[in-house]
Amino acid sequence: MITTRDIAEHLGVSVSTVGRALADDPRISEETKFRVRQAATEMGYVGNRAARMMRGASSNVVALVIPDIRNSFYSTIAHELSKNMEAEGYQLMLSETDDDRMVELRHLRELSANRVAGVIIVPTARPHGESVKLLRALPHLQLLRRHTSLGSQWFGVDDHEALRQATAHLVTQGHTRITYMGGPEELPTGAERLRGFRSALSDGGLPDHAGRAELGPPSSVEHGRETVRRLLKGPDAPTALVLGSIQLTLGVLEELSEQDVNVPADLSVVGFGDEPGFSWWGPGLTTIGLPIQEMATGCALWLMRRLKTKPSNDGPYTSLSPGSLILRGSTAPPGAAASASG
Amino acid sequence: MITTRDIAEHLGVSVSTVGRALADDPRISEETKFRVRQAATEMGYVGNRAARMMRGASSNVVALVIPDIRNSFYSTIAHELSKNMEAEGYQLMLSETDDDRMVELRHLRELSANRVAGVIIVPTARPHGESVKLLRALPHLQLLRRHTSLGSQWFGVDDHEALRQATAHLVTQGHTRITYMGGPEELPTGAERLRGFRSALSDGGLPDHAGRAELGPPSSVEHGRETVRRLLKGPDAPTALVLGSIQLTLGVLEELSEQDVNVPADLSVVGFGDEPGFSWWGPGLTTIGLPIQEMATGCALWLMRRLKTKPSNDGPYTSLSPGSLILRGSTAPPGAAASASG
DNA sequence: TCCAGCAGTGCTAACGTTAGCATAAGGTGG
DNA sequence: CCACCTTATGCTAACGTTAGCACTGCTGGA
Repeated sequence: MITTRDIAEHLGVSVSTVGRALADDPRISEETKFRVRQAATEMGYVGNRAARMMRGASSNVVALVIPDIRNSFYSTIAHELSKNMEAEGYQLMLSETDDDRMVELRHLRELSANRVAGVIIVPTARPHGESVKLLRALPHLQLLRRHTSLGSQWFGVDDHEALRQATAHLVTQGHTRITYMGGPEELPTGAERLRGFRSALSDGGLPDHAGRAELGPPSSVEHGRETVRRLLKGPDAPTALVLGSIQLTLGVLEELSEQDVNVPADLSVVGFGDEPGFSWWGPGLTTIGLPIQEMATGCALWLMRRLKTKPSNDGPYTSLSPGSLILRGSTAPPGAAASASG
Repeated sequence: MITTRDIAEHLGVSVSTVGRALADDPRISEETKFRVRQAATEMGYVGNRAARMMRGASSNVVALVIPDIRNSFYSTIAHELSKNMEAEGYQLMLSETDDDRMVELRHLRELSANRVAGVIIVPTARPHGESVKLLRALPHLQLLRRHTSLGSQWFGVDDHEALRQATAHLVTQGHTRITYMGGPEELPTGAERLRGFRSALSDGGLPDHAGRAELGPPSSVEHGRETVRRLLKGPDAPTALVLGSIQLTLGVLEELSEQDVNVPADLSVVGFGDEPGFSWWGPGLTTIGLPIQEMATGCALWLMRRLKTKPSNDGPYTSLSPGSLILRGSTAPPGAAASASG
């Protein structure tokens, strides 16, 4: 690897001169700068950021710590971050936790050792104590899920309101046997969504047993399939389904398609997220749309500013984006005549 | 930030001792090791990889350079790589090029400056000369697209055979007006897929004008919609469509759903890739399935081995994975009676 | 004539870690 | 009692870059 020293020896100048010429220092003559730059290009010099960092410069790497990049929420976020950061000269490091706190810890250890400039994290349900320590030592912000003990900045969507709205829509249509399928209460998002579901039920004056909650692994398509299969076979099958995760929605849609369930006549469905296939599924899937892209952009901008300016610790910041119900054809009053047509 | 020196001073030993204790050097007594490790944990010491790299250690970062992480091919690849590399202690850097060679160049410059251990790249159509130079100086391999002037290892799928097979299926059913929609010929994958399409036509004894090719931006959903809209309106609309990219397929499916085109009676469609919604689209989408996951795993393993062992430059290696046609309901002989049913 | 000031460049130390060599203490055999 | 080995640790240099300070000529004013 070519170093500034190689260039210096080649030109018969000192390393300082080379360093300054490359940094466009005004004290260096234009002629020298020209010769240095030319030599650098010819010799294929590429600066060594590790050495720079030793001299106190910060790295230009920001890490994104998420459960699984295949989830379109997260790939959208990664894309949005990457795009915004590239413009500022930052690179994106990707760490997948698979919702395993030990994997999350291992990643945070590596990221800390690599002295990343900042971290954007969707924390696991209950992060390891060391993870919390490591995060506290870094500029970071939380995304979607909020682990309160971190006490740091958070960007997320209004999960409570989104599920309340979706459930209220079904209650208004007269459903009295509604099942919510979502992630575990341990996850901040899971807890919020469940609360939103429950509060819509009580707002609608429905008794407790009107709503059932099926909680489980939120990122398992297969779990969605199995659960809905079980629900349909059960004695008091629901007339409406509200979903609390993309993967569960995908599983449910696959299963309902295969079993040729009559939606919305026999079952109303409100999905989560808005994937490409949702619009052409059966009668069109009514679903909870979330402004993931806007949220990711906001969070990228926030972090970029935070990294460029000094600490500026003006207390924890919270940005809550509202969701919106996208109405299509998969919901109708219970027992309505089959309305599906060519 | 705590350094080995801080620990050394705290314990009244030398930095060498601390360094060796943390590296589990057999020359250090167990008692000292214990004290050092305890102090390190208490003081929250995190090793500085930048400093290590200065001493010749290689980084533990591998970069993935792709057009767009939102494309499920690439997010699958990223996931597979991340998973395999995490097990070996490597971290994944994500660089999106948006198929822009200048963005690609900027990323490669940054990656080189950061001294990444290796690069896995899906090159743009015509990489910049400097990009080629930078790549040559790094352990790297190409994925999906093969830029031959790099002369390096390549992992990909048999695009030619995949399209040949898909097109042959339509030819066998008697179609004589088939349109292929895909990426530009500049892209290695685009050229291969087009060749596959053409060779199926000539194998089937069809005249040149039987097949039409609509080439354009492969990652634009909107372009897919527009193109199919135009084709359907045209004077000699095709009776069958073969697609050469996921995004185009998504656009086409959306448009055909909205326009209520009768598939396969009025139009047969063979998609590209196998997204969740493809199975429940209309009569079920017949599509070209590609073993992306297996390919990504193979390429992760190859790079891991390459990084752990010495150069081992036993010539360029090529791994070609076959695709397979997934038959569903979206293809039928032209003009067949509508067979779609509840 | 001499010194101040300036432009342009060189020297050196420092960042945190590691590896080679040196050192110190304690034990063993001759 | 000394040479020698072993065990445990210390000292120092080096990695590539940058910043502070020092230096060398040269110009211009006193």
